[in-house]
Formats: sequence, C-alpha cells, structure tokens
Amino acid sequence: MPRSSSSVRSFAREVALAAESLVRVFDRAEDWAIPRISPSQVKVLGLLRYRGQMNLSALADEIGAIPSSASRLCDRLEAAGLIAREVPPDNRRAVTLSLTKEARRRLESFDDARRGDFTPVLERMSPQARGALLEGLLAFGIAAQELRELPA
Amino acid sequence: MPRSSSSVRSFAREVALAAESLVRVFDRAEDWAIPRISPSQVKVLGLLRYRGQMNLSALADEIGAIPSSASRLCDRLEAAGLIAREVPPDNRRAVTLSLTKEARRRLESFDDARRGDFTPVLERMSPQARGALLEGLLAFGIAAQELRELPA
DNA sequence: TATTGTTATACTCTATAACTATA
DNA sequence: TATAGTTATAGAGTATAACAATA
Repeated sequence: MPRSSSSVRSFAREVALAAESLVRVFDRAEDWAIPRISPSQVKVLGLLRYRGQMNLSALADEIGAIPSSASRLCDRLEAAGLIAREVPPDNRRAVTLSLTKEARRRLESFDDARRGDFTPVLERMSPQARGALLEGLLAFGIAAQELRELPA
Repeated sequence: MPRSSSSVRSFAREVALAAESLVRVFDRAEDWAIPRISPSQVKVLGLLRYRGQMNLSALADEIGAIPSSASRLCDRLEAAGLIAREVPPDNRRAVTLSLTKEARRRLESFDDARRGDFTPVLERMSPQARGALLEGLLAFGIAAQELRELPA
C-alpha cells in the first residue's frame, strides 16, 4: 500500500460523489430498450460482454446475487435467446455462459442510446474538460482491470 | 447546437464505453448494505438526495418506471421508515416525497462503502490521471445540471 | 466430502388496467 | 375533462433452504 493511501482515500470520496451524475446518464439507456429488458438482465448481458464467458457462480458473484437467483435469471435469458448455456466436457459441473448474436445486437443498441444520452452533456463541457474526463475514465478502466488480475 | 456536435457525438461513444468500468465499481456499494436493500429502493433514495423533494410522477419518470410501480415502491420505503409522503395544502393531489433521517444515514453508509471500493483503483492511477478524472466528473455534473435546468 | 448448479417456496418488484380524488 | 395517485391482478426477480450431480 503506497504512502499516499490515506489522502487517496479522502480523494476517493470526492470521486465517488462526483461520479453520481455520470452514472445516472449511463443508466438511462435501459429505458430506451425495445422490447423492454429488465435491469437485472441488462446487468448480466453487459457483464458477459465486459468480461467474456463465465460460469454461473462467477456471474452471480459479480452481479451481487446468489447462484440460485442467477440461475433463474439465466433461465429467462436463455428462453429469450440472449445467452447460451454450455457444459464443457472437461468439467461437466461448470456451466459456461455466453452471449448470443442477438444479445450483442441488443447491447449495441444500448451503446447507441448511451451515446445519444451523453452527447448533449458533453457538448456543454469545454474541450479540456471532455479530454480530462475521457483520459480519467480510460485510466480508471485500466487500473480496475489490473486490480482484478492481481490475485489471479 | 455548436458546429462541433458531430465530432462530440463520436467522442460520446468513447466516453460511454470507457465509463462502464467506473459504473461497475460505483454500483458495487449496494452489495454491502446491511440490512439488504433492493436496487430499486437504492435508486429512489439516491435520486431523492440528488434532486431533493419530488412528487410521485416526477420520481417515476426519473427512475424509468410508471407511477403505479413507483407508488408500490414508495409503499415499502415508507413502511421501512425511509421516506415520508406528505400532501401539500396548496395542491392536495400532488404527494411530496422526502427522505427520513434514517434514509440519509443509510445513504452515508453507501458513500463509505463506495469510497472503499474506489480507493484501491485510484491508488493504481497516476496523480495526473486521478486529477483528470475528478476534473472531468465535476465538469460533467455541472453540465448535466445546466442541461436539466434549460427547459424549465 | 466439497463444489457447481438446479428446484420448491415465499416475498419483492413491475406493468397493465381499472379506479378514486383533486384541479 | 384532465391530472395525480392508488389498488387488483399477474408475471418477473430474488433469497432461503433443500436437492442432484460431478470432482
């Protein structure tokens, strides 16, 4: 732990509070989905794209649910043709979950909706502030990924 | 609409994609809540703090639900002692919703949990990138608020 | 014996539609 | 007559607990 950790910890509070506005704009895209898809289902699809294939326990862990709930969620996503369950031959008790092509299309339409939600806000920002935001978000994403890969 | 709008629109796609990692860390705080509180309820409480008092229709609009669903949500939040419904004398068909002190305490514990989730990621970022992130998020928040106040 | 995942049950969340009350 | 909000019903989401199958 670096010596700066205590000051970073108080800095983290400012970032967490400042992030709220952006998170609200980010989440708005769900409202435009046609046909309507539940927040839980969006969370699962987004996670599978973000992280790639996962088994059910890992998925449950990431979305903050228990395996039972995740299993039921996957029942409906599978029935809707948005995910595929596959049993790998080398470990027949671990189910591999993956996105269908239709799910990827749906996710892309979310991206489009989000772009539309972000545009008017970004237009009101100075070019410098826009640049800072993108730089900061990209660095955050890299740091988060490094952190995930550490204990592995 | 500024002349730069088309380039901002493509920039917006980058921002929207880069934001995903931060949103995931932001949302993680819900998992630490004791006692457990549903994502929908968290959304309502966070919104009421962010925007201040609202009536039921406005709330429903903001969380992407219909008044009926929002009313049921408020039933449970009221029963849990987290929000108060009040009928203003000047317009007796508009219900004013507000947070209780207990709700504010719960929200502060979310803030603490978030700070804890953000800290290790921020620690892995350069001071410059951290600064850029906070600067960008603050500017975004201001722009979003200005935008909301425009049509009013 | 521990791990991975699925069902049985009960409660919460949500939308559609029908309703009450206020403006 | 239009608006703000609340109920009736039914389907989706979730946790607890009990279970089956694989390692």
